[in-house]
Amino acid sequence: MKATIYDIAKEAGVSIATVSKVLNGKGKISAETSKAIYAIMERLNYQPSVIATALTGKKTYTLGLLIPDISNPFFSEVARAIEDQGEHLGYSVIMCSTDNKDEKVERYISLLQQKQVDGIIIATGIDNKDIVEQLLAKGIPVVLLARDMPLIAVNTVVVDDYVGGCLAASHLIGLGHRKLAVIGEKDSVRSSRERIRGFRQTMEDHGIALQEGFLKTCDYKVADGKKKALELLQSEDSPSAIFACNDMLAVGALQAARAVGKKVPNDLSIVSFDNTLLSEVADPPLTTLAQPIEHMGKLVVNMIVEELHGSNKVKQRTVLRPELIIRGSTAAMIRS
Amino acid sequence: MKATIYDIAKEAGVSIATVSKVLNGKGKISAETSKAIYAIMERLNYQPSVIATALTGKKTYTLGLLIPDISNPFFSEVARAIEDQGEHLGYSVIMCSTDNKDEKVERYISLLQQKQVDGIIIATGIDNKDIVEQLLAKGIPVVLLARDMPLIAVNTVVVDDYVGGCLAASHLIGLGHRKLAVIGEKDSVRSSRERIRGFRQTMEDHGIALQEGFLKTCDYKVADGKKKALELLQSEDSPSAIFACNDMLAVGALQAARAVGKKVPNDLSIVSFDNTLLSEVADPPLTTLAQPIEHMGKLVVNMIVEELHGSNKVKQRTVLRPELIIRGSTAAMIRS
DNA sequence: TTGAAAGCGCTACCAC
DNA sequence: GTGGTAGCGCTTTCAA
Repeated sequence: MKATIYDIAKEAGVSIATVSKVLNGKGKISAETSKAIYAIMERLNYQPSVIATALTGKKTYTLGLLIPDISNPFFSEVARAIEDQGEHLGYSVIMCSTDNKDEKVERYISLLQQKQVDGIIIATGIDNKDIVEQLLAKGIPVVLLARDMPLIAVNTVVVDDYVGGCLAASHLIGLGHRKLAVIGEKDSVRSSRERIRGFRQTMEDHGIALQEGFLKTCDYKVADGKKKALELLQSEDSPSAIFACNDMLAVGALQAARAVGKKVPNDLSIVSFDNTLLSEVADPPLTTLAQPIEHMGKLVVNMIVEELHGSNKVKQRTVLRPELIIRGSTAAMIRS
Repeated sequence: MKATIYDIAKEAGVSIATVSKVLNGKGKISAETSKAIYAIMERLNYQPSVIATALTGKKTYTLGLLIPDISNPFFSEVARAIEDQGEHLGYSVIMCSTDNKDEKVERYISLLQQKQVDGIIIATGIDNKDIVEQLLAKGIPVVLLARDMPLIAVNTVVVDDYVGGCLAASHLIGLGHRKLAVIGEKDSVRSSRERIRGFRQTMEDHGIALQEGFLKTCDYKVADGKKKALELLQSEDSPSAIFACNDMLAVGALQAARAVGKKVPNDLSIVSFDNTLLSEVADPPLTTLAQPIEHMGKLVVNMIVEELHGSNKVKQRTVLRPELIIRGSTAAMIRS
């Protein structure tokens, strides 16, 4: 069987209390005892049981990560960033793909509580704010990532979606485009809504109105984007540029353009959002608003860990600025 | 505080033993007591502590998943499949991205043991077989996924890489190609090696030799594939078809072709392996050997759970057949 | 059908 | 400096 603290104690001829102390660097222990105990632990290949430690009211060193779908590139990149920082600070992470279904969210949250995770990172859409509030009420550290609920006092890390939308519009307008269309996620997705709001506002600031019918919303997958882009491109009065609210939708738009024989970027410019692997891999590579994914991951686990340590009492909302990465999917409007 | 078994017992006027029994459906408990206790648990919103249960020598209902990198589409899709089946059977999964570094593998494995996970799914490259053998020796259920170590008695789920390579070659040869090149992962990656072996064998069966210099190996990323493909395409005697051992490499090859002005599939055919999101999203979409990812995920967690239950004593190695999905990256050789 | 009590491996408080 | 011991929340004999 695995060695326990008793085995170590017996072997060293001391009490388990002493072993526990050297293990945690607490109390006063003579250097010799300490050294001897370490040696024995090494020899017996002793590994303290996180389970037992946790039961004693301490931490499990485990975090829960709620995301819509780990197989979606944006979220798998986010997950990687979180995992890395978690590992760095000694935490492991349990992944929970919710498909944005409140029912799955609730199931997973209940599970995570039973497992006594030290904190929960929520990067999934949640319709029911009560879910988060209940967690908070129970004193379970929660951080929202890439989603926010301004009315709730909870730590949050988001990218400035509104500004992202503005930047997308500025870029396109700067290139001479006037007939701009938008493909976003359905209206319930706040981030998408904000991106669109920024986009539209900037258009208006330039005296351009977002045409009736040039705003399409749908689910977040490639196929959805393709379908909506097709609608846009097949109408007789079609846009010269499209702002797609994420990389998957943009790839869909790319496919649609190809399907109707339009060249990107010459016949059609596309601006995307996220800067996942997809935007590099697409042909042409996508001009996109980069979310600082790694930084977001770091921040979010730092926040949750600080909350665990009792520091950082005041709730904060960190807004990161997206950065426009210009690649090959946008070009100056050719005067006709 | 959270309700414990004591709270329930007190409230119901019974002992904790009784509560424990109804909780686990063990022993004989009168229907009434049982019903009453359920009611109270409901009312107090009682959730048994997995931690405490685990300490009593039971299971943690947690699995460890070792993969090279969760942000790699193939593995994020695998992870999703595993998560789903895990959830279905009541297990959560801790993700561990190892970057194929034995050092990280060891760190994670040690961590998983401290957390007393019920089993470990290994889908990452491991140079040191001892690591797996030690796990096995400790009686920790292990299943290998997409990697194998034939010499070790361990449950394994793999795709038939050799056959995949054969199918790729047959397809290309059937299209009239004779000058075939291969881009694979470095030789230490067994799956890639097997794919190449199958490919080469099939070529030879058709009386074609794999030309000197037409076999390139590298890391697994897009940039690596592009670089090697460029070398291939820029030599004066360049191949008419490339077999890339995974989707990322294939995308790299696609980029290289574009860079040198070759049209895929007319000037160059590309066959890929994996059938991840990338192969659908690429332009043209990739002809690829599909790994039955969902099925693999299901199988692998079923295997580990069966092992936990003590059934399934005999070790097995399940080999799944990859399926050729023909998309737009391959075309018949144009006679010149 | 139910309950008392002995652990599971570890921490923390209080003595010595 | 070191050790005794009471839990943490739950499972599991063994008795009643």
